[in-house]
Amino acid sequence: MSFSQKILEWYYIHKRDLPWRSTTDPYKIWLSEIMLQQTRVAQGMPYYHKFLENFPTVQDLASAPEEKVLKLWQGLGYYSRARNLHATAKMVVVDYNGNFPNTYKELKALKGVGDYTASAIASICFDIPEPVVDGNVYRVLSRYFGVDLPINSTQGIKYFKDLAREVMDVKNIRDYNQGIMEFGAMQCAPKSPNCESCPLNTSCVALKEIRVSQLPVKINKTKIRQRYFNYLVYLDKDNRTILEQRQGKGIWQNLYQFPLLETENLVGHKELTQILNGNLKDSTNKVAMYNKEPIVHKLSHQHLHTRFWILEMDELNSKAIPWEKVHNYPVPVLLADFIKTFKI
DNA sequence: AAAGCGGGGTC
DNA sequence: GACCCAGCTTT
Repeated sequence: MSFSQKILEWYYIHKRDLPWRSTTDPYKIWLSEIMLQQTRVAQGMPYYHKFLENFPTVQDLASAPEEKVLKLWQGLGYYSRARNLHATAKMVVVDYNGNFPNTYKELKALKGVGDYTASAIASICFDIPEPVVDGNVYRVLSRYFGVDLPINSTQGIKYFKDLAREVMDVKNIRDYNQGIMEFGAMQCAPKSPNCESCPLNTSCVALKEIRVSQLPVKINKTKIRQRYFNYLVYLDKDNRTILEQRQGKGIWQNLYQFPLLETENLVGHKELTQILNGNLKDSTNKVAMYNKEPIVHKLSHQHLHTRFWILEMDELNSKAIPWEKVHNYPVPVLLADFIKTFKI
């Protein structure tokens, strides 16, 4: 039996019943695929339901304010996905009259849709024989065929895409593509896969050569930047505070936060007030350190050593917002956790 | 080709 | 701690 037939047989027995598996609606498939980029099914699932409730159609999503999209996305990470999701919804409504394009090329031209996602939508929605290559597929193919080309090198990416195309089942691309991904997630797991019960264990090169734990090969060395954040939580006598929207290129683009003072190192009360002194308003009554032990918020390539400072004010300008409204704004998890625990 | 981009689960 | 997750975009 061929590789693809074994995958399909395994899939029909072991497939999970996931909500996006019972539809070929491009809107729902696209939504699920964007959400699941670099994200586990369990983490993305509640967001998928939440988005469909709030935005039943692509028109609903397109006509929503970006702030609402970001708020619903809050906690899922990689927020460019939410911004691109919104932009693509508008493009589909305006340029495609509300109907998603049905070719790989047009799909890939949509914002936030790369090679993987275009292939996934094309195959699942339109039965186009285009192989998907995600993290699961890299793992399955590299092990089964014993390929040690780095999966994140230019050569490796092309090699595995070509290999995936050779071994795919063009007659049943929908199930095959989802099957090989599911197989990678459930059976050919990253750590201690269950090779004993694997239907491919008689022909798997990595198993035969005892290289399962060494494949796939990945070259990466993301060095982590240490940053020191001081969030200035202003509070006036009416319990109003200041929130700003993050601008520019870095993390958390377009999300909201308290005014941020970033320093080169951890600073104490004295240094902070010295730095602030030039800008400190006369109406500042008290500056209090909220957390003595800095909170270390860990991102993929940054560790954010964070202190919150409470600045009691006589008055704030007219842009101040009541504390009860703070929870309406999209904020990073770091701030959401603080807001949750902080009692006025 | 390499870096930047979140947050959470698992071992 | 290290690694990974239905990757994409920018530099």
